Amino acid sequence: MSTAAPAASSRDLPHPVREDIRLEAVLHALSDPMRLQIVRELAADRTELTCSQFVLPVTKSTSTHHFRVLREAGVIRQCYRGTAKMNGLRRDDLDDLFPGLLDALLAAAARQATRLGG
Amino acid sequence: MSTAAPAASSRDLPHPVREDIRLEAVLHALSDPMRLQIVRELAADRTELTCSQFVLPVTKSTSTHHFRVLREAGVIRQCYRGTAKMNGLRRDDLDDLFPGLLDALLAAAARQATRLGG
DNA sequence: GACGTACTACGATGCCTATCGTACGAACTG
DNA sequence: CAGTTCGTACGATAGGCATCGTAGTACGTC
Repeated sequence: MSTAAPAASSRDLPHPVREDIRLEAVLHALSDPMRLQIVRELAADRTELTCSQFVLPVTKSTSTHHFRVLREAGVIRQCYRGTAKMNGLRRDDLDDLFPGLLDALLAAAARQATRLGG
Repeated sequence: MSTAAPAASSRDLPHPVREDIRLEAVLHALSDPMRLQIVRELAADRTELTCSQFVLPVTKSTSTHHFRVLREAGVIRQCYRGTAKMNGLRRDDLDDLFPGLLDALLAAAARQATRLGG
């Protein structure tokens, strides 16, 4: 915390608090290939990424939609920095609520990608 | 008729082979509260259960639908035994494809149930 | 064969959602 | 301020899906 009026931007986005994150919502969010891919890239980079850094085979409108689904499910955290919108995994909250789940999911996704991709 | 029947029953149901089980499909199947509950009960019992042993707040038609979704995603295995339809978790296949995932999911579901229910 | 049980198939319905296109807003750079 | 970049809002569309009710099939039993 201590982000005392971070001045980064005026606009801020609604996130569920940790206690309101529901497992079903998380699973639903990750059941879409596009969103699973987003989360995999976020986890791989371990840093915040802007929306435009993702190359997705959909229009910007659809992209916005997917990022919002992930945010409202509590999977990612979003905030503005200038014109860019930064995206970060809510690793701390997810690990606290569901220990080991995120890692198992990422490992499963990686395994499947390896198996199918080569 | 005559086709070397496996004795258990003549009718058999289409299941995806292990290699065709997709993570997204599994997550989608488990993102429904009703289906997550079914899987939790199956995991708790560690034995095969008939469809009618589950008490779900939906009609039988809807129940059939949910069991089929789970089967087609590769989460459960179904077979007939007389008039009853037996349901079993595909633990072996899931553990082989996605090590640790099923346990992490069940643990997460149990944790959430404890947190919300008690 | 007649009956009861267990589950299915099919059609209907209403909601959710992934996708797009266009028009707009917010911030940075001249 | 003008222009550019980045992302949003809104409406439309098409498909998916959770639910139900009714009618039907497969199996065991009498």
